[in-house]
Amino acid sequence: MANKSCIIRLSMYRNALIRLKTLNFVKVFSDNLADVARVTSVQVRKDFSLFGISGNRRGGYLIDELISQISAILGKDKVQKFIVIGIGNIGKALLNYPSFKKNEIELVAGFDIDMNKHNRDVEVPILPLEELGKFVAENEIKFGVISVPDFAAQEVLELMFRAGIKGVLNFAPICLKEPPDCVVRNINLETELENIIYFTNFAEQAGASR
Amino acid sequence: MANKSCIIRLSMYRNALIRLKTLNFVKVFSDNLADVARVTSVQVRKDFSLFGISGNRRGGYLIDELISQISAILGKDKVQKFIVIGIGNIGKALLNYPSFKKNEIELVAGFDIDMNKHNRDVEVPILPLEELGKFVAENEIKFGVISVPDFAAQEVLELMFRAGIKGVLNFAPICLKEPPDCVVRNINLETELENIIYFTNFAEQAGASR
DNA sequence: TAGATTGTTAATCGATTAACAATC
DNA sequence: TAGATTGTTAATCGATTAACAATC
Repeated sequence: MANKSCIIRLSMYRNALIRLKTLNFVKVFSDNLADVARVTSVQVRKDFSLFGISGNRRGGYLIDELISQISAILGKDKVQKFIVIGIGNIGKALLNYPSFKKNEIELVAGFDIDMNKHNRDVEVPILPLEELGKFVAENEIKFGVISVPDFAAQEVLELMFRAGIKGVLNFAPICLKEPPDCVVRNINLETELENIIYFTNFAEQAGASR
Repeated sequence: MANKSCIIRLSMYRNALIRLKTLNFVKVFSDNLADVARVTSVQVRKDFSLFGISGNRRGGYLIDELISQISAILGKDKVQKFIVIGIGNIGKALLNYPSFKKNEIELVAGFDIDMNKHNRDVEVPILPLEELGKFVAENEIKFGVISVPDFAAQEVLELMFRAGIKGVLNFAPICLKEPPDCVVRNINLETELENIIYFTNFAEQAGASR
Protein backbone atom coordinates (compact mmCIF):
# COMPACT_ATOMS: atom_id res chain seq x y z
CA MET A 1 0.00 0.00 0.00
CA ALA A 2 2.40 2.66 1.19
CA ASN A 3 5.57 2.97 -0.84
CA LYS A 4 9.11 3.82 0.12
CA SER A 5 8.77 7.54 -0.59
CA CYS A 6 5.66 7.72 1.52
CA ILE A 7 7.42 6.20 4.53
CA ILE A 8 10.38 8.55 4.07
CA ARG A 9 7.94 11.44 4.11
CA LEU A 10 6.30 10.16 7.28
CA SER A 11 9.74 10.13 8.92
CA MET A 12 10.30 13.69 7.81
CA TYR A 13 6.92 14.83 9.09
CA ARG A 14 7.69 13.19 12.41
CA ASN A 15 11.08 14.88 12.72
CA ALA A 16 9.48 18.21 11.96
CA LEU A 17 6.67 17.61 14.44
CA ILE A 18 9.15 16.87 17.20
CA ARG A 19 10.93 20.12 16.47
CA LEU A 20 7.64 22.02 16.49
CA LYS A 21 6.68 20.40 19.78
CA THR A 22 9.89 21.64 21.42
CA LEU A 23 8.84 25.11 20.25
CA ASN A 24 5.58 24.55 22.18
CA PHE A 25 3.43 24.34 19.10
CA VAL A 26 0.21 22.42 19.74
CA LYS A 27 -1.45 22.34 16.32
CA VAL A 28 -0.09 22.11 12.79
CA PHE A 29 -1.59 22.43 9.29
CA SER A 30 -0.81 20.17 6.38
CA ASP A 31 0.64 23.25 4.73
CA ASN A 32 3.30 23.60 7.43
CA LEU A 33 4.37 20.00 7.13
CA ALA A 34 4.43 20.34 3.36
CA ASP A 35 6.97 23.13 3.71
CA VAL A 36 9.41 21.17 5.85
CA ALA A 37 9.23 18.03 3.73
CA ARG A 38 9.37 20.04 0.49
CA VAL A 39 6.13 18.58 -0.84
CA THR A 40 2.57 19.86 -1.32
CA SER A 41 -0.10 19.94 1.36
CA VAL A 42 -2.22 17.55 -0.72
CA GLN A 43 0.60 15.04 -0.58
CA VAL A 44 0.69 15.34 3.21
CA ARG A 45 -3.04 14.78 3.59
CA LYS A 46 -2.98 11.95 1.10
CA ASP A 47 -0.17 10.27 3.05
CA PHE A 48 -2.16 10.61 6.25
CA SER A 49 -5.37 9.30 4.72
CA LEU A 50 -3.48 6.19 3.60
CA PHE A 51 -3.03 5.36 7.28
CA GLY A 52 -6.40 6.58 8.44
CA ILE A 53 -4.89 9.59 10.20
CA SER A 54 -7.36 12.44 10.28
CA GLY A 55 -7.30 15.97 11.58
CA ASN A 56 -9.89 18.64 12.27
CA ARG A 57 -11.31 20.41 9.27
CA ARG A 58 -10.47 24.02 9.77
CA GLY A 59 -8.32 23.19 12.81
CA GLY A 60 -5.41 21.22 11.41
CA TYR A 61 -3.81 18.38 13.38
CA LEU A 62 -2.89 18.05 17.04
CA ILE A 63 0.88 17.59 17.17
CA ASP A 64 0.90 15.16 20.08
CA GLU A 65 -1.65 12.89 18.46
CA LEU A 66 0.08 13.07 15.13
CA ILE A 67 3.46 12.18 16.58
CA SER A 68 2.11 9.15 18.37
CA GLN A 69 0.18 7.97 15.32
CA ILE A 70 3.19 8.29 12.98
CA SER A 71 5.45 6.80 15.63
CA ALA A 72 3.26 3.71 15.82
CA ILE A 73 3.45 3.27 12.04
CA LEU A 74 7.23 3.62 12.02
CA GLY A 75 7.67 1.22 14.94
CA LYS A 76 8.83 3.96 17.28
CA ASP A 77 6.54 2.82 20.06
CA LYS A 78 9.36 0.57 21.20
CA VAL A 79 13.15 0.45 20.94
CA GLN A 80 14.34 -1.29 17.76
CA LYS A 81 17.64 -3.11 18.13
CA PHE A 82 20.16 -3.30 15.30
CA ILE A 83 23.51 -4.97 14.91
CA VAL A 84 26.29 -3.70 12.63
CA ILE A 85 28.47 -6.09 10.66
CA GLY A 86 31.80 -4.69 9.50
CA ILE A 87 33.47 -2.20 11.81
CA GLY A 88 35.34 -0.09 9.28
CA ASN A 89 34.91 3.64 8.90
CA ILE A 90 31.24 3.53 8.05
CA GLY A 91 30.45 0.93 10.70
CA LYS A 92 32.21 2.94 13.37
CA ALA A 93 30.45 6.14 12.29
CA LEU A 94 27.08 4.42 12.59
CA LEU A 95 27.85 3.01 16.04
CA ASN A 96 28.70 6.53 17.18
CA TYR A 97 25.83 8.30 15.45
CA PRO A 98 24.27 10.28 18.28
CA SER A 99 20.68 10.77 17.20
CA PHE A 100 19.67 7.15 16.72
CA LYS A 101 19.16 6.51 20.37
CA LYS A 102 16.81 9.40 20.97
CA ASN A 103 14.70 8.03 18.12
CA GLU A 104 14.24 4.55 19.54
CA ILE A 105 16.95 3.00 17.38
CA GLU A 106 19.63 1.19 19.32
CA LEU A 107 22.75 -0.30 17.80
CA VAL A 108 23.47 -3.01 20.35
CA ALA A 109 26.60 -4.71 18.97
CA GLY A 110 29.15 -4.71 16.18
CA PHE A 111 30.70 -7.72 14.48
CA ASP A 112 33.95 -8.06 12.60
CA ILE A 113 36.33 -10.77 11.45
CA ASP A 114 39.37 -8.75 12.55
CA MET A 115 40.20 -9.82 16.09
CA ASN A 116 42.04 -6.56 16.72
CA LYS A 117 38.68 -4.84 16.61
CA HIS A 118 37.01 -7.10 19.15
CA ASN A 119 36.15 -5.55 22.48
CA ARG A 120 33.67 -6.87 24.99
CA ASP A 121 34.24 -4.41 27.80
CA VAL A 122 32.25 -1.53 26.41
CA GLU A 123 28.61 -0.56 26.21
CA VAL A 124 28.36 -1.61 22.60
CA PRO A 125 30.65 -4.63 22.22
CA ILE A 126 32.48 -5.57 19.03
CA LEU A 127 32.29 -9.35 18.68
CA PRO A 128 33.73 -12.02 16.39
CA LEU A 129 31.55 -12.85 13.42
CA GLU A 130 31.23 -16.45 14.64
CA GLU A 131 29.14 -15.26 17.59
CA LEU A 132 26.56 -13.57 15.39
CA GLY A 133 24.05 -16.42 15.36
CA LYS A 134 24.15 -16.88 19.11
CA PHE A 135 23.90 -13.16 19.81
CA VAL A 136 20.96 -12.63 17.45
CA ALA A 137 19.07 -15.54 18.98
CA GLU A 138 19.74 -14.59 22.58
CA ASN A 139 18.91 -10.92 22.11
CA GLU A 140 16.08 -11.38 19.63
CA ILE A 141 17.58 -9.08 17.03
CA LYS A 142 15.54 -8.47 13.91
CA PHE A 143 17.58 -5.79 12.14
CA GLY A 144 21.11 -5.35 10.90
CA VAL A 145 23.44 -3.12 8.92
CA ILE A 146 26.07 -4.42 6.51
CA SER A 147 29.19 -2.27 6.22
CA VAL A 148 31.72 -4.78 4.94
CA PRO A 149 33.61 -4.67 1.61
CA ASP A 150 31.62 -5.60 -1.50
CA PHE A 151 33.09 -9.08 -1.95
CA ALA A 152 32.02 -10.14 1.56
CA ALA A 153 28.54 -8.63 1.54
CA GLN A 154 26.47 -11.43 0.01
CA GLU A 155 28.01 -14.00 2.33
CA VAL A 156 27.39 -11.80 5.37
CA LEU A 157 23.79 -11.31 4.31
CA GLU A 158 23.24 -15.04 4.14
CA LEU A 159 24.82 -15.45 7.56
CA MET A 160 22.48 -12.80 8.96
CA PHE A 161 19.49 -14.36 7.27
CA ARG A 162 20.26 -17.80 8.69
CA ALA A 163 20.59 -16.20 12.12
CA GLY A 164 17.05 -14.87 11.80
CA ILE A 165 17.57 -11.22 10.82
CA LYS A 166 14.54 -9.89 8.94
CA GLY A 167 15.60 -6.42 7.80
CA VAL A 168 18.95 -5.25 6.47
CA LEU A 169 20.47 -1.95 5.38
CA ASN A 170 23.42 -2.60 3.10
CA PHE A 171 26.22 -0.07 2.60
CA ALA A 172 28.44 -2.41 0.58
CA PRO A 173 28.63 -1.17 -3.01
CA ILE A 174 26.82 -4.14 -4.51
CA CYS A 175 23.13 -4.85 -5.05
CA LEU A 176 22.29 -7.75 -2.75
CA LYS A 177 19.75 -10.43 -3.43
CA GLU A 178 16.85 -10.35 -0.99
CA PRO A 179 16.36 -13.70 0.72
CA PRO A 180 12.73 -14.76 1.18
CA ASP A 181 10.94 -12.96 4.03
CA CYS A 182 13.82 -10.56 4.49
CA VAL A 183 13.87 -6.89 3.54
CA VAL A 184 17.11 -5.52 2.12
CA ARG A 185 17.83 -1.91 1.17
CA ASN A 186 21.01 -0.87 -0.57
CA ILE A 187 22.73 2.47 -0.03
CA ASN A 188 25.71 3.01 -2.27
CA LEU A 189 27.64 6.13 -1.35
CA GLU A 190 29.56 6.21 -4.60
CA THR A 191 26.35 5.95 -6.57
CA GLU A 192 24.89 8.83 -4.59
CA LEU A 193 27.87 11.01 -5.45
CA GLU A 194 27.63 9.97 -9.09
CA ASN A 195 24.01 11.01 -9.00
CA ILE A 196 24.97 14.46 -7.76
CA ILE A 197 27.61 14.74 -10.47
CA TYR A 198 25.21 13.77 -13.25
CA PHE A 199 22.35 16.02 -12.25
CA THR A 200 24.62 18.96 -11.54
CA ASN A 201 26.28 18.70 -14.92
CA PHE A 202 22.92 18.17 -16.58
CA ALA A 203 21.45 21.24 -14.89
CA GLU A 204 24.46 23.28 -15.96
CA GLN A 205 24.07 22.25 -19.58
CA ALA A 206 20.34 22.92 -19.49
CA GLY A 207 21.05 26.29 -17.90
CA ALA A 208 23.68 27.16 -20.49
CA SER A 209 21.41 26.33 -23.42
CA ARG A 210 18.56 28.38 -22.00
CA MET B 1 14.77 13.07 -19.28
CA ALA B 2 16.59 10.47 -17.24
CA ASN B 3 15.40 10.18 -13.67
CA LYS B 4 17.22 9.45 -10.45
CA SER B 5 16.55 5.71 -10.53
CA CYS B 6 17.85 5.47 -14.07
CA ILE B 7 21.17 7.10 -13.12
CA ILE B 8 21.48 4.81 -10.11
CA ARG B 9 20.99 1.86 -12.41
CA LEU B 10 23.64 3.18 -14.80
CA SER B 11 26.07 3.32 -11.87
CA MET B 12 25.21 -0.26 -10.99
CA TYR B 13 25.66 -1.44 -14.56
CA ARG B 14 29.02 0.27 -14.66
CA ASN B 15 30.19 -1.34 -11.42
CA ALA B 16 29.15 -4.73 -12.71
CA LEU B 17 30.85 -4.13 -16.06
CA ILE B 18 34.11 -3.27 -14.35
CA ARG B 19 33.90 -6.51 -12.38
CA LEU B 20 33.16 -8.48 -15.55
CA LYS B 21 36.09 -6.82 -17.29
CA THR B 22 38.48 -7.96 -14.57
CA LEU B 23 37.18 -11.48 -15.23
CA ASN B 24 38.24 -10.97 -18.87
CA PHE B 25 34.71 -10.84 -20.23
CA VAL B 26 34.51 -9.02 -23.54
CA LYS B 27 30.79 -9.03 -24.30
CA VAL B 28 27.69 -8.83 -22.12
CA PHE B 29 23.94 -9.26 -22.72
CA SER B 30 21.25 -7.04 -21.28
CA ASP B 31 20.08 -10.09 -19.40
CA ASN B 32 23.36 -10.35 -17.49
CA LEU B 33 23.24 -6.70 -16.45
CA ALA B 34 19.62 -7.12 -15.46
CA ASP B 35 20.63 -9.84 -13.02
CA VAL B 36 23.27 -7.78 -11.22
CA ALA B 37 21.10 -4.70 -10.95
CA ARG B 38 18.03 -6.75 -9.96
CA VAL B 39 15.94 -5.39 -12.82
CA THR B 40 14.63 -6.76 -16.12
CA SER B 41 16.57 -6.86 -19.36
CA VAL B 42 13.97 -4.57 -20.95
CA GLN B 43 14.74 -1.99 -18.30
CA VAL B 44 18.44 -2.22 -19.14
CA ARG B 45 17.88 -1.74 -22.87
CA LYS B 46 15.40 1.05 -22.24
CA ASP B 47 17.95 2.83 -20.05
CA PHE B 48 20.58 2.50 -22.75
CA SER B 49 18.27 3.69 -25.50
CA LEU B 50 17.57 6.82 -23.46
CA PHE B 51 21.22 7.73 -23.93
CA GLY B 52 21.56 6.42 -27.46
CA ILE B 53 23.70 3.50 -26.37
CA SER B 54 23.25 0.60 -28.74
CA GLY B 55 24.61 -2.92 -28.93
CA ASN B 56 24.71 -5.62 -31.55
CA ARG B 57 21.51 -7.47 -32.18
CA ARG B 58 22.27 -11.06 -31.38
CA GLY B 59 25.72 -10.14 -30.07
CA GLY B 60 25.02 -8.09 -26.94
CA TYR B 61 27.26 -5.20 -25.95
CA LEU B 62 31.03 -4.77 -25.95
CA ILE B 63 32.05 -4.22 -22.35
CA ASP B 64 34.84 -1.74 -23.08
CA GLU B 65 32.59 0.44 -25.20
CA LEU B 66 29.77 0.25 -22.70
CA ILE B 67 32.00 1.25 -19.80
CA SER B 68 33.33 4.28 -21.61
CA GLN B 69 29.87 5.36 -22.75
CA ILE B 70 28.36 5.08 -19.27
CA SER B 71 31.45 6.67 -17.75
CA ALA B 72 31.01 9.70 -19.98
CA ILE B 73 27.38 10.08 -18.87
CA LEU B 74 28.30 9.83 -15.20
CA GLY B 75 31.18 12.29 -15.53
CA LYS B 76 33.79 9.63 -14.91
CA ASP B 77 35.89 10.74 -17.84
CA LYS B 78 37.63 13.10 -15.44
CA VAL B 79 38.31 13.30 -11.71
CA GLN B 80 35.48 15.01 -9.82
CA LYS B 81 36.60 16.94 -6.75
CA PHE B 82 34.47 17.12 -3.61
CA ILE B 83 34.87 18.88 -0.29
CA VAL B 84 33.37 17.63 2.98
CA ILE B 85 31.94 20.04 5.53
CA GLY B 86 31.67 18.72 9.08
CA ILE B 87 34.37 16.30 10.17
CA GLY B 88 32.43 14.20 12.65
CA ASN B 89 32.06 10.45 12.41
CA ILE B 90 30.33 10.46 9.05
CA GLY B 91 32.62 13.09 7.58
CA LYS B 92 35.70 11.16 8.66
CA ALA B 93 34.30 7.91 7.29
CA LEU B 94 33.73 9.54 3.91
CA LEU B 95 37.23 11.04 3.78
CA ASN B 96 38.62 7.57 4.40
CA TYR B 97 36.29 5.70 2.09
CA PRO B 98 38.70 3.73 -0.09
CA SER B 99 36.78 3.13 -3.31
CA PHE B 100 35.97 6.72 -4.22
CA LYS B 101 39.38 7.40 -5.63
CA LYS B 102 39.45 4.47 -7.99
CA ASN B 103 36.14 5.72 -9.36
CA GLU B 104 37.32 9.21 -10.23
CA ILE B 105 35.85 10.79 -7.12
CA GLU B 106 38.35 12.72 -5.03
CA LEU B 107 37.59 14.24 -1.65
CA VAL B 108 40.17 17.03 -1.62
CA ALA B 109 39.57 18.77 1.70
CA GLY B 110 37.49 18.79 4.85
CA PHE B 111 36.14 21.80 6.72
CA ASP B 112 35.10 22.19 10.33
CA ILE B 113 34.51 24.96 12.87
CA ASP B 114 36.36 23.03 15.58
CA MET B 115 39.98 24.17 15.46
CA ASN B 116 41.12 20.98 17.17
CA LYS B 117 40.22 19.17 13.97
CA HIS B 118 42.22 21.46 11.69
CA ASN B 119 45.28 19.94 10.08
CA ARG B 120 47.08 21.25 7.03
CA ASP B 121 50.00 18.86 6.94
CA VAL B 122 48.23 15.88 5.41
CA GLU B 123 47.18 14.83 1.95
CA VAL B 124 43.57 15.80 2.58
CA PRO B 125 43.71 18.86 4.85
CA ILE B 126 41.03 19.80 7.38
CA LEU B 127 40.57 23.55 7.20
CA PRO B 128 38.62 26.21 9.10
CA LEU B 129 35.18 26.93 7.71
CA GLU B 130 36.20 30.54 7.02
CA GLU B 131 38.55 29.36 4.30
CA LEU B 132 35.85 27.55 2.37
CA GLY B 133 35.12 30.35 -0.09
CA LYS B 134 38.77 30.89 -0.94
CA PHE B 135 39.49 27.16 -1.29
CA VAL B 136 36.50 26.53 -3.53
CA ALA B 137 37.43 29.42 -5.80
CA GLU B 138 41.13 28.56 -6.02
CA ASN B 139 40.57 24.86 -6.62
CA GLU B 140 37.46 25.20 -8.79
CA ILE B 141 35.37 22.87 -6.63
CA LYS B 142 31.85 22.17 -7.85
CA PHE B 143 30.70 19.49 -5.39
CA GLY B 144 30.38 19.12 -1.65
CA VAL B 145 29.08 16.91 1.13
CA ILE B 146 27.35 18.23 4.25
CA SER B 147 27.89 16.15 7.39
CA VAL B 148 27.21 18.72 10.10
CA PRO B 149 24.46 18.58 12.76
CA ASP B 150 20.93 19.39 11.59
CA PHE B 151 20.77 22.90 13.05
CA ALA B 152 23.87 24.00 11.14
CA ALA B 153 23.06 22.40 7.79
CA GLN B 154 20.99 25.10 6.11
CA GLU B 155 23.54 27.76 6.97
CA VAL B 156 26.41 25.62 5.68
CA LEU B 157 24.49 25.00 2.45
CA GLU B 158 24.10 28.72 1.89
CA LEU B 159 27.79 29.24 2.56
CA MET B 160 28.63 26.56 0.00
CA PHE B 161 26.22 28.01 -2.50
CA ARG B 162 27.72 31.48 -2.18
CA ALA B 163 31.16 29.97 -2.66
CA GLY B 164 30.01 28.53 -5.99
CA ILE B 165 29.29 24.88 -5.17
CA LYS B 166 26.74 23.45 -7.62
CA GLY B 167 25.99 19.99 -6.25
CA VAL B 168 25.56 18.86 -2.64
CA LEU B 169 24.96 15.59 -0.86
CA ASN B 170 23.45 16.27 2.56
CA PHE B 171 23.73 13.80 5.44
CA ALA B 172 22.26 16.15 8.04
CA PRO B 173 18.85 14.87 9.14
CA ILE B 174 16.89 17.74 7.70
CA CYS B 175 15.44 18.35 4.26
CA LEU B 176 17.37 21.27 2.81
CA LYS B 177 16.03 23.89 0.47
CA GLU B 178 17.68 23.77 -2.95
CA PRO B 179 19.12 27.12 -3.92
CA PRO B 180 18.65 28.08 -7.56
CA ASP B 181 21.03 26.33 -9.97
CA CYS B 182 22.24 24.02 -7.24
CA VAL B 183 21.44 20.33 -6.90
CA VAL B 184 20.89 19.00 -3.36
CA ARG B 185 20.23 15.39 -2.36
CA ASN B 186 19.34 14.41 1.17
CA ILE B 187 20.38 11.13 2.77
CA ASN B 188 18.95 10.61 6.21
CA LEU B 189 20.41 7.57 7.93
CA GLU B 190 17.71 7.48 10.58
CA THR B 191 15.01 7.60 7.95
CA GLU B 192 16.64 4.72 6.10
CA LEU B 193 16.60 2.60 9.24
CA GLU B 194 12.98 3.59 9.89
CA ASN B 195 12.20 2.44 6.38
CA ILE B 196 13.73 -0.97 7.06
CA ILE B 197 11.75 -1.23 10.29
CA TYR B 198 8.46 -0.36 8.63
CA PHE B 199 8.78 -2.67 5.65
CA THR B 200 10.11 -5.53 7.74
CA ASN B 201 7.22 -5.30 10.17
CA PHE B 202 4.80 -4.88 7.31
CA ALA B 203 6.14 -7.96 5.53
CA GLU B 204 5.89 -9.95 8.76
CA GLN B 205 2.26 -9.00 9.23
CA ALA B 206 1.46 -9.77 5.61
CA GLY B 207 3.26 -13.09 5.97
CA ALA B 208 1.39 -13.95 9.16
CA SER B 209 -2.03 -13.21 7.68
CA ARG B 210 -1.31 -15.27 4.59
C1' DT C 1 -22.56 32.85 7.52
C1' DA C 2 -18.07 33.14 5.22
C1' DG C 3 -13.66 31.44 5.03
C1' DA C 4 -10.25 28.15 5.72
C1' DT C 5 -8.86 23.73 5.93
C1' DT C 6 -9.42 18.67 5.54
C1' DG C 7 -10.35 14.53 2.85
C1' DT C 8 -11.61 12.04 -1.31
C1' DT C 9 -12.46 11.07 -6.07
C1' DA C 10 -10.96 11.72 -10.68
C1' DA C 11 -7.33 13.22 -13.88
C1' DT C 12 -2.68 13.47 -15.02
C1' DC C 13 1.87 12.31 -15.30
C1' DG C 14 5.85 9.49 -15.48
C1' DA C 15 8.09 5.18 -15.13
C1' DT C 16 7.97 0.35 -15.95
C1' DT C 17 6.46 -3.53 -18.55
C1' DA C 18 4.50 -6.03 -22.51
C1' DA C 19 4.35 -6.88 -27.15
C1' DC C 20 6.52 -7.14 -31.20
C1' DA C 21 9.31 -5.67 -35.06
C1' DA C 22 14.13 -5.51 -36.59
C1' DT C 23 18.33 -7.87 -37.47
C1' DC C 24 22.61 -10.27 -36.66
C1' DT D 1 17.09 -20.22 -42.43
C1' DA D 2 16.05 -20.46 -37.46
C1' DG D 3 16.98 -18.66 -33.17
C1' DA D 4 18.45 -15.26 -30.09
C1' DT D 5 18.94 -10.81 -28.92
C1' DT D 6 18.29 -5.77 -29.45
C1' DG D 7 15.37 -1.71 -29.76
C1' DT D 8 10.97 0.70 -30.00
C1' DT D 9 6.12 1.59 -29.70
C1' DA D 10 2.04 0.89 -27.10
C1' DA D 11 -0.16 -0.57 -22.77
C1' DT D 12 -0.13 -0.73 -17.99
C1' DC D 13 0.69 0.51 -13.52
C1' DG D 14 1.43 3.42 -9.65
C1' DA D 15 2.22 7.79 -7.66
C1' DT D 16 1.27 12.57 -7.64
C1' DT D 17 -1.71 16.38 -8.52
C1' DA D 18 -6.08 18.76 -9.50
C1' DA D 19 -10.63 19.54 -8.52
C1' DC D 20 -14.03 19.81 -5.45
C1' DA D 21 -17.06 18.28 -1.76
C1' DA D 22 -17.36 18.19 3.30
C1' DT D 23 -17.22 20.59 7.56
C1' DC D 24 -15.50 23.11 11.49
